[in-house]
Amino acid sequence: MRGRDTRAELVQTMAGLLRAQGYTATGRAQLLAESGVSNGSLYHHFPGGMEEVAEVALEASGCFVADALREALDGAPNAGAGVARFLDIAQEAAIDEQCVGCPVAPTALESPIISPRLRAVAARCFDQWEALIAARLRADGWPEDSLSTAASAALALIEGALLLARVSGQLSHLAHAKHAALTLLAAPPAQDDS
Amino acid sequence: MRGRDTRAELVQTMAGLLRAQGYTATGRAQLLAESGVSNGSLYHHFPGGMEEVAEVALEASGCFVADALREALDGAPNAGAGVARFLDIAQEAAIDEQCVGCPVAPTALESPIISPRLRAVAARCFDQWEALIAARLRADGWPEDSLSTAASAALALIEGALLLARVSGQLSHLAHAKHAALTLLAAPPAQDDS
DNA sequence: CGCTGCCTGGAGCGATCGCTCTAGTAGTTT
DNA sequence: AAACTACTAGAGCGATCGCTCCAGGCAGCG
Repeated sequence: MRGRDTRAELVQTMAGLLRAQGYTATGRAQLLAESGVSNGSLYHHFPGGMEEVAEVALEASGCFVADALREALDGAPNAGAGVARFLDIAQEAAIDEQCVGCPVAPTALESPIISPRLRAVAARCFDQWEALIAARLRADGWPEDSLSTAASAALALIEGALLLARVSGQLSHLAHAKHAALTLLAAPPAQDDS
Repeated sequence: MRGRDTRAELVQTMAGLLRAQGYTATGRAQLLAESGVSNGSLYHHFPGGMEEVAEVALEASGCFVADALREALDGAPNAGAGVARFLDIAQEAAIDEQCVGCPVAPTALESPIISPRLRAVAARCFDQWEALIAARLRADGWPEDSLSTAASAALALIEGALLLARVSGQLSHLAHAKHAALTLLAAPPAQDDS
C-alpha cells in the first residue's frame, strides 16, 4: 500500500473509530492496527499526529452526511419528507453496518475541552447540515425569519434520535423522530407578512 | 475530610467531569486533583476503580436531571409547556455555570464500545426521562398508542438541542427547540378511538 | 490509656500513551 | 545505472495511564 491509499485508509479507519467511540478513546495503536498502516506512515502523512487525522476524518464524515442529507432533501416533496427520508436512510445503514449514530456527535461532545480545533470542525458540520435544511425550507416557501428556528429544531431532532437509538439500541427512536419531523415541517407557519 | 464527604466529593467531581468531557477523557489524576481526594481514598470507597465512580456519578446526574424535568412538567399547564420550561431552566443553568449540555450524553455516546455497564446506566437515564414525559402526556389526555412516539421525539429534541448548543456555543438552539416542543406537544393528535 | 478498625496519603508497579528518529525500500528521473 | 524523492517499518523515548500495596493518622470504645 502506497501513497494516497495509505492516507485514505487512515482517514477512513479514523472516521469509523470516531463514530464508534469518539476521539480520546481512540488510541494510536488501535488506529494503526485496524488500518494496517505503520507508525512511520502515520506521521509522514499527518505531521500533526492523531489530532490532525481526527480533524480530516471528521471533516470527511461531515461531507458524507451532508451529501446524504442533500440527496434526501432533493428527492422529497418538502423538507419534512426529506428529513424523514434521511432518517430512513440512517436506519437502513444502521441495520447494514451494525452501527448506529451520528459520526460527528461523539467527538463533538468531548471536543470543547479536549481540542478547540476538533470542536470547530464539528461546529462547521452541524452548521452546514442546518443550512441544507434551511435552504429546503426556503424553497418550500417558509418565511425567512422562521428558517433558522425550524432548521435548528429539525437537526436537533435528528441528532437526538440518533443519540437515543445508539444508547438504547432501539431503532424505533428514529421512526418516532421521523413522525415528529413530518408534523413539525409539514407546512409553513401562518405568514406574518408585514 | 472523612467518610461520606470524601465519597460524595468524588461523585460530584466525577459528574462534572463526565459532563464536560466524557468518560475516557477523564483521567484518574484529574479526578483526584479536582476533588482534592487522595488515591488511597478513591480505591477504598470505589474498589471498582474509575468505572465504578463513573457509574455512580452518571446515576446521580440522571436523578438530578429527572428531578428538574419532573418539576418542570408538574408546574406547567401541559407537557409541551413543561418541556419548554425545562429548556429554559437548562439555558439559565448554562449561563450561570458556563457549561452547557446534558451531563449524560458525552459518556453515553462513547459507552457502547468502552463500557457496557456505563451504557446500561445511560440507557436507564434516558428511559426514565422519556417515561416522565410520557406520563405527563397521558395526563394531558394523549391516546395511549401515541405516548412513546411523542415522548421519544420530545426527548430527542431536548438532547439534540443541548448537543448543538454545546458544540456551537449558541444557546439559541435551546430556544428553537423550545418553540418546536410547544408546537409538537401542543395538543393531542386526532383521537383514533376504536 | 490502649486497642481496634475505618480511612487517608503516597510510593511504586507494569502497561500503554503519543511521538521522534533512523535505516531501508520502492518508484521516478536523468 | 546512478541519483533522488516518496514512502514505510519499527525500535525506542519520556510521560502518563489505572491500579496495588502498605504505613500512619484519627475516631470510638473498653
